[in-house]
Amino acid sequence: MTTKAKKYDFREIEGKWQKHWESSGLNRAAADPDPKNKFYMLVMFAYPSGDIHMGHFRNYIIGDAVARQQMMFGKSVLHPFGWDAFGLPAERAAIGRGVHPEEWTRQNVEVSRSTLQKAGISYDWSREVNSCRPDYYKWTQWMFVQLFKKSLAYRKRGFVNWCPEDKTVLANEQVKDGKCERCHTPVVKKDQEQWYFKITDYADRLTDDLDSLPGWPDNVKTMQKEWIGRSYGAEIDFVIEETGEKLPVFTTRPDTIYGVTFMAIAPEAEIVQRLNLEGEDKKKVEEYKHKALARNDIERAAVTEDKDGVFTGKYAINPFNNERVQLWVADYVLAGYGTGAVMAVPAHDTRDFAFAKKYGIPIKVVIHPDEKTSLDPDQMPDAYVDYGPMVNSAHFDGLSGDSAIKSVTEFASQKSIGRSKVNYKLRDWLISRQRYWGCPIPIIHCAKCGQVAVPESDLPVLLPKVENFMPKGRSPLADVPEYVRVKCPECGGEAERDPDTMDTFVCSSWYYLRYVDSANSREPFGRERAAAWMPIDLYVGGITHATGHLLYFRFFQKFLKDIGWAADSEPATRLFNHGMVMDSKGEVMSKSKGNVVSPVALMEQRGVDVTRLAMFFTAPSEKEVLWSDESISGVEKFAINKFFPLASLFRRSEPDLKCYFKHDHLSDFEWQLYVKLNQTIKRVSDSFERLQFNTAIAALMELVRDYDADRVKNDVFNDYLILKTIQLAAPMVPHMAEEMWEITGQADSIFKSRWPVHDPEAVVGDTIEVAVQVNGKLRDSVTVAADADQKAVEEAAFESQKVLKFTQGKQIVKKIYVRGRILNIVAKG
RNA sequence: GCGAAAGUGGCGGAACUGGCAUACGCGCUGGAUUUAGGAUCCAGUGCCGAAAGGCAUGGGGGUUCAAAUCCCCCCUUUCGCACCA
Repeated sequence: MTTKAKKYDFREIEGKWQKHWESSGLNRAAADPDPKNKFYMLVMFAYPSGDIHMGHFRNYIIGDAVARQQMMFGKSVLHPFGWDAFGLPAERAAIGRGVHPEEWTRQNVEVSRSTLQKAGISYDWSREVNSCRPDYYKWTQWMFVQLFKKSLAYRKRGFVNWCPEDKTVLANEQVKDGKCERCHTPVVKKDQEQWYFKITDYADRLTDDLDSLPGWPDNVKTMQKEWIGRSYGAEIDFVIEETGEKLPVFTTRPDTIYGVTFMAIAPEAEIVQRLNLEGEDKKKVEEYKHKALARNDIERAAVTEDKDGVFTGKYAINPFNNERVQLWVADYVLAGYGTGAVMAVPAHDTRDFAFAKKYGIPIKVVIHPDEKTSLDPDQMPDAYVDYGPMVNSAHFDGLSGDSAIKSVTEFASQKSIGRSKVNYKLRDWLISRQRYWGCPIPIIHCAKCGQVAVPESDLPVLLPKVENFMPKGRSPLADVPEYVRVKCPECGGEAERDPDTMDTFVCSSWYYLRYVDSANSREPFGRERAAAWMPIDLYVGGITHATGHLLYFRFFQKFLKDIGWAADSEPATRLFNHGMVMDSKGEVMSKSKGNVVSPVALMEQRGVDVTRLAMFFTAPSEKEVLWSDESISGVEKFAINKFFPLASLFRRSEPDLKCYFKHDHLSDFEWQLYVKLNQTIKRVSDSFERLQFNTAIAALMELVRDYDADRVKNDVFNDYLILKTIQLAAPMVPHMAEEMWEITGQADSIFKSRWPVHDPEAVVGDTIEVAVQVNGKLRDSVTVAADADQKAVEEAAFESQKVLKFTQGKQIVKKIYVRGRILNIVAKG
């Protein structure tokens, strides 16, 4: 070849095409797409904490490759981006450096946006949203008001998770291992009144609808199911002996009701106040309660075996047999689950067993492992927790398992001493925060009218600009009189604004709907537009949001459906969790460790496309990556020395990319190459479907390796092959591909061209190699015609000396032929 | 403790429903070329063995004509839940 390959000047090429895409509106999504031919590609809302790092970069190029391929499928693509801009880090930075959170956030957004633009990600920036701007949070407040109107936003007093470092309350989902998810400070319990969203009303749907999401990974679905924690059982009304007050308890094992030997109540449970405790008992219980509350969740969870508690001196009556049992307060009972009290059956529950042993409480066996085996309470090393026939249980004796549970429950409801009951681990979502940098809660507290929602015409409630937002345990807004003091919208009297702001997860629970109509000033979004674009076809993000954001946003979608704003019950049909990017030693990148690798320097030194390709090639998208710049060298050589020069080998014929070649129009070498091309189209397409870009690149490397311009005489085929190869790589290396596409004289953007479809007649060559095994061991392989039947393969096999060596003198027992792959000869003797 | 996922060359990783294990790349070895190169090109590269052949997908059993893939036990790693009655 004498043609001199055009030099690859990535700086020039990247700038040129980014400008071109911008001016031609390539990434601009249609206002009203055809719902049957749309693709909504979404990456998770980004917190602008500084510039983006390798982890973000990986996330966004995955989304970009998919979005660009979808363009090439001819779809209307929506691929938006925006900022989850409220939140603590902005406040921390502000406190630390004396910059206002708004300014700090604005600067970070600028920097990150320009990095993303530099990386050539195909976002439709005209739809960019920012949750800390009034034109966005107006509608977050609107969402709150809709929930409030349906009584799904409400205030409640109770023990809440309090982070002493951040000086704010947290939702259950934001406490990990008893620590604040953000700052890792152990949380403590505080008794406070806070705002909640009633997500528990949706617990059943949030669980059941997971089964309608085949495109979601099983681990996420399992985590959500466990988090919601639905369990079926019965509620049985015990009675406090002295006061006669009913004390219902939830149990999944009503079949052990006759084995109850004590009751245990959580220290925080309200009913403790109503036990009429006096003297020594009252003192002991108060002391214990203080001790329990002082322990944080980690300590409480750590005492797995050593359970403690105090006897209240009071008794409860088991409604099934009128037995009197001791009433204890114990902190192994959780206040927030069920009724905060449990019926303790030491013989059949490990925790109750440990507790009973410690305090010498009787153990009564009411379940036997089977008819023939009986248990001796004094000899039991631990509780027997499996099902078995009931004993010592009056007329229920002999029943076991599900039928026992059913009979006991039915009996309870007939006698009005209990009922069947479903319980959940999921708690309502605590959304109020005592922090400045968040979306104000649009509620006015009026002495006369109570909680009054700010009228929609008065939204947004603007976050006032204040100088001092140091957290001190109550909202900084509470100290801004001109903000707090307000007239009641209903009676016109003096009233006060709610000083709290919302959890930022509220902002990120509906942002995907704002994108469909981000400039709408009259509504949060147009319903028809939402109906046309929704659901999200692919949602890409980290696994960290499995039980937080991904639960909240499903909840919002369902709520919006219920009030007529959304058409689907689920927001996203497919979810993909990409792996994390760690440093080369396997440590999580973090600012405090100072090991954050930025893609910026790499993109500047080696080019955007090479950096993207290196990230794609290093591992499949779902796996974690230990990033090292050395990963680049292989793909860089491929991209610059092998792939890019293909454009210069173009011969200016005008191949019809919609056509397939026939065997007799090509030489043997060309036909082989044509088969390879079609195999590659198939492999790359399959790899894209699974988001396994590493194998897509490997396939392209093989194709380019096998291509030999000197041996391709047919110009049209030569050009056909080159164009298709460029197309296959385009979503991964968009600038390079676009440049090559132009060098070959194509008029329009490559992303307006159609993604290659493999020729079904040409994925198998004329001849195939069939492996021949004798007794399961590979002995030889034979080359036969592609359409050869078993007989022909056998004939060929038995001509092989290597095969004969192992079959001669032996009896052929059977022959198994797997078409086109393998022949296994089973020989005996 | 419970639950889930994973474990393949020196390394990153291939192998879609059981059907030629180690594709592709890095690294390494040898060679070519170059004033030189951390550039480029060619060849080799799982282990044992001179070869024939044998052995290899964390370890041990099993199912099958055939197992990285399915089943059982164990080990390791990662993630999730951590008293949910």
